[in-house]
Amino acid sequence: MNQKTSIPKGTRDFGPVPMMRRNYLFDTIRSVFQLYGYMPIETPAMETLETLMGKYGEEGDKLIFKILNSGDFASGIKPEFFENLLRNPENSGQISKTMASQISEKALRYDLTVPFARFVVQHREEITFPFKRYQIQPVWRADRPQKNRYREFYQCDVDVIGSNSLLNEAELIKIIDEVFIRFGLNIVIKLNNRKILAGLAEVSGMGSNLTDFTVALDKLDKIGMELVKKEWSSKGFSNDSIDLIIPVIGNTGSNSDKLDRLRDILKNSGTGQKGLEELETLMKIISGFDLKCSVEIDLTLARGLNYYTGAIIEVKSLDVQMGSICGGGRYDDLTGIFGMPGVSGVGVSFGADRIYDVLEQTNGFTALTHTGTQILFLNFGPEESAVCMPLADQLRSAGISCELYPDSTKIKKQMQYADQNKIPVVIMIGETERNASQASVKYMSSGEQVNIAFSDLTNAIGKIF
RNA sequence: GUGGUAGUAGUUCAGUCGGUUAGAACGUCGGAUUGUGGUUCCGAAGGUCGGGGGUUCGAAUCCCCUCUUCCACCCCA
Repeated sequence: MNQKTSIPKGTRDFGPVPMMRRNYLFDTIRSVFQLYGYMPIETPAMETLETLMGKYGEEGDKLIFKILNSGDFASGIKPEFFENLLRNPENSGQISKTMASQISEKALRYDLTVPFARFVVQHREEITFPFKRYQIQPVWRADRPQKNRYREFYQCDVDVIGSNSLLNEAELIKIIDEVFIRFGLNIVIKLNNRKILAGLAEVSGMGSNLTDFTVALDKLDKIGMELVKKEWSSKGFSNDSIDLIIPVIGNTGSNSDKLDRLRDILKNSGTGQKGLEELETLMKIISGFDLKCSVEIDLTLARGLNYYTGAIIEVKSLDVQMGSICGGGRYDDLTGIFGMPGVSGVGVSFGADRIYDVLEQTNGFTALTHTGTQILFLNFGPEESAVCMPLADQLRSAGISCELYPDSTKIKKQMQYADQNKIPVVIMIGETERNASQASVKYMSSGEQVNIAFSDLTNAIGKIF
């Protein structure tokens, strides 16, 4: 009888309470973005397959949700695929990959950055640079879900594109500080610079393989120095070169200690020096800011995304043990892949779901007042409801949200409805009240009940809220 | 993609060595109380025991396959 219902793996329903909290979260973030002059954009849930493919590396391509072509998609498959598959079943992975492009030409967006790059290139004639935009939309990844990781989740991206100034990085740091002040959360902003990492790899002879270098380095926090060394060794880096940089990347000492050590080791690397210079300048700019949060240079900060070319930014919660809750950086040539080279951008992305979890664990939602119905009119029948409706309209005009119970069922049931929906005030207008032109007003928390003349109702109720 | 864990009512879970009609709590609905919520009492509904196959006189229980969940890895927000 009851059909078994479910939603796809890694997706979620949000009930009224979580939604109120999520809206608060998005509204807060959005209002800070707007305060700094960023403009909203939205892009479609789906992009053409070629826009997305190849932008996230081999692994990323596999995690893109592809949309099957409408209609008779099978007719697009060439016969040799079936023959090939029968002949080489062990090759099915490769065959599927090639076949995908014939039966699918669009896919769900994987992040907001690549669609943004596409947007900028496509609308370059209409955009005035530097272009400051924010975008709060869901993205989809065909990853295997696990704790705090979903197949559908929201990103809140804020970027400025078409400006090389480090003031942009500084402004983003300001925005991060402001957002988390509004949430009442304690955070630390961690900074690094991709050019410094490149410089370190260069002077230790690992320059040719920056990706492997940084992927391992990024795990330092998690797996420890010994395992990082081991991973480097397995990728072919020499012990000598490893030992050379170990003392520098260790997260000991103050920010200026770290900068001093870098100045020394990077003196023979042009790229490294450039990065160091950027980081020093940025630190100098933000030293003039009145930030609540601390800013810490973390040379192990690498972040997976390979398109970062300058600053790398990451935010960690100090209240709750959790991965990063916000992160980003500068990318010098993101639009280059769409044929518009030389446009630099910098941006960060707030992880809404993780911030939600942090706020939940720190009781950060308790300040959120109940924004549902404030007043419930009980329904005693058609004649009484007819009296209630204009009164309800008067209250609404005064900005008080109220509703009339739709059915004239038992009062007990209507009271239960008020109780369970946490409606603080119930107004009863039955035959007696109607004849006396007085409403019985009941305060649910105390149980207290008073009579108020219809003519005084809006005024009297207005004083409560 | 790899490894582990689990799957029984809407939810959280019992269910003995394979043995009669699969239970509880909470929730839902109804009643006690025809105009008064939270507490209490009574009652009811709700199950293809994730699905398929196998072993057996007999399977929620044992075996195989599959799906799903959660956790960890890879990667990432």
